Amino acid sequence: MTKDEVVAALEEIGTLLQFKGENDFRVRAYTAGARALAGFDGDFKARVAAEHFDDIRGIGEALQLKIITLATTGRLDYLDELRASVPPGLVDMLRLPSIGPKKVKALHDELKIDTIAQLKAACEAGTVADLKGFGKKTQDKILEGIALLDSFGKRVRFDQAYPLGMALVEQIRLLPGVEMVELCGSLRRRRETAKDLDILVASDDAGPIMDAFVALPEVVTVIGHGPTKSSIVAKLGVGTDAITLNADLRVVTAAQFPFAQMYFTGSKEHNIRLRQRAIELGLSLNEYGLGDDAITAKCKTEADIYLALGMDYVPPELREDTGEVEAALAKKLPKLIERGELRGVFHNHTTASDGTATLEVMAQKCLALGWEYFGVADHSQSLKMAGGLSPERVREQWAEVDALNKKLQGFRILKGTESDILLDGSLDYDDEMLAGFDYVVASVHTHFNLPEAEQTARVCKALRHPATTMLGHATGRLLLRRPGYKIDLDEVLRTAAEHGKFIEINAQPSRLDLEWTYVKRAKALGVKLVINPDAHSPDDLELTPYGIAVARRGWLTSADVLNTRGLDEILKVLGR
DNA sequence: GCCGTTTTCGGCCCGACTGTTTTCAGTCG
Repeated sequence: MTKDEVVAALEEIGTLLQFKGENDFRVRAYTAGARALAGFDGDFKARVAAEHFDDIRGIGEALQLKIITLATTGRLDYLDELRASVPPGLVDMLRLPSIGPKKVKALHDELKIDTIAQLKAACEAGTVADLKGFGKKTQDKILEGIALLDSFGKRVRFDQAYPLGMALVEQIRLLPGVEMVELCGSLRRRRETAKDLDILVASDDAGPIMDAFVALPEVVTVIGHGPTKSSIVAKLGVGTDAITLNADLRVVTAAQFPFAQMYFTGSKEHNIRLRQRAIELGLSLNEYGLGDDAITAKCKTEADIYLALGMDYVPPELREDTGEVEAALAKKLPKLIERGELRGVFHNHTTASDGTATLEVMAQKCLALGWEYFGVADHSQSLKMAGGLSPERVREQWAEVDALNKKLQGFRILKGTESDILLDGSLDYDDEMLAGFDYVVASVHTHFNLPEAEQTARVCKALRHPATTMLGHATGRLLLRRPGYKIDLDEVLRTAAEHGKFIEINAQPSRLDLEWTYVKRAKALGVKLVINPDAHSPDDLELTPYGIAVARRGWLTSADVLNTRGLDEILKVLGR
């Protein structure tokens, strides 16, 4: 099993144990262990071979053994037995809002309900309302939840969730009595996808704000409406998609705001570590303050709170409990790359292949963005569907580039290609033509279903080719739509390190591939990354902030990213 | 099941809200 599959298996054990009436702390140990393993940025295969995981916080002897068994044999008796003893429909029911493991267990034990379909029938018959601990309202809520199952409770891409969140925030900002408002939660941490929206307001009069919030035009359903916290389901058209998300609003005082901001930004795991740190210092931390009133009053910003805990400020993107707490205590957090530090991009398309704009229009857009170079990397000859360039058309494009470069003073178009990695791992032009490019982005576009070992060998072979500069979209995943192809990324990253090749962070919000956990791993191995928009239009050139967010989540500084370099240095690196 | 500058047992982050209760359990984040 891959690391991700082992993580999923541990999570599943945690979920299944809840139905067994198992001790909550034991359940949490599995969830926490899964999370710890997910955040582990070392060489998983080497650890499996060495049978050593229990140095990772949250993983002890028992989980270590289960991880090794899962990784080496692909299965685990303990998990199989759990699966056999819990009807699969029970796990499905957890997706319903306000339904948790205890209620599911009660439904199963008392009414023999094993599936959502049976639950729906029982609610309609009215038998659920008679159950101890349930009632008419709970029964109605379950029915409503079942009706909304298809559109609600699913994760949404960042670029789709953010506009919905900001639409709500901008309306709240205009309400009387609102001193501050911020979108917190996973969106503030810049996770690739979001499950809900967390909006925080500072005000002395929460009531009217609550009332206005649950009446906003985007509201589909009101889930909760309390004095300082309300929950809704909100819906907004974003592009051609209708985006539906749960949104929570919390109102605190201005003095509480930084504490609440920290709390609602999360992650939950990061918060737990901060609270434990506070306890070590003899203090207690919650969303309203730290220790006594005097200490609380001194903290005007999140940075002040971290300082009071003896830590450096931790940027939201790093708050995942993957080592940032230790680094902040040791004052060893990296200075993360910022938006605006990019000085050009390498992976872009024009009308020559499947782009919508000409070379000149794309270059002018880069110039307008303040960049020093534009790398054109149209598709290569074998990708006929996307208008891949024959050798003759490559030479025509080179002539066009030369002409434009004479015209565009102080700016440079770089001659690149997005060469397909062919089935046997070779590149898509002969060596003579490859040598004529300023750089080569090598990418997989075909044969996604190869076995992992073959896919890995194929990509590593392409990386070893002397003409290859960088690897494009490393796994080919499409967020929430298509998993990446099976590949041993550790091996790919090691090969890149060994041969001095760059790995792309694809800034398309539907890709964001290389995933941030592997970005961190790449950095640890000494691999440099490149943030590319994979632009097919001038507007796409403005997608780079999504890639910057991934880079920041992967702990990258500007020195870790190739395209923070100016043109002169780039030409040196490329040997031109 | 994990963990340890009160360490091998006895804790484990903590508060808001809802619905079903009559003082609180379950869910959620």
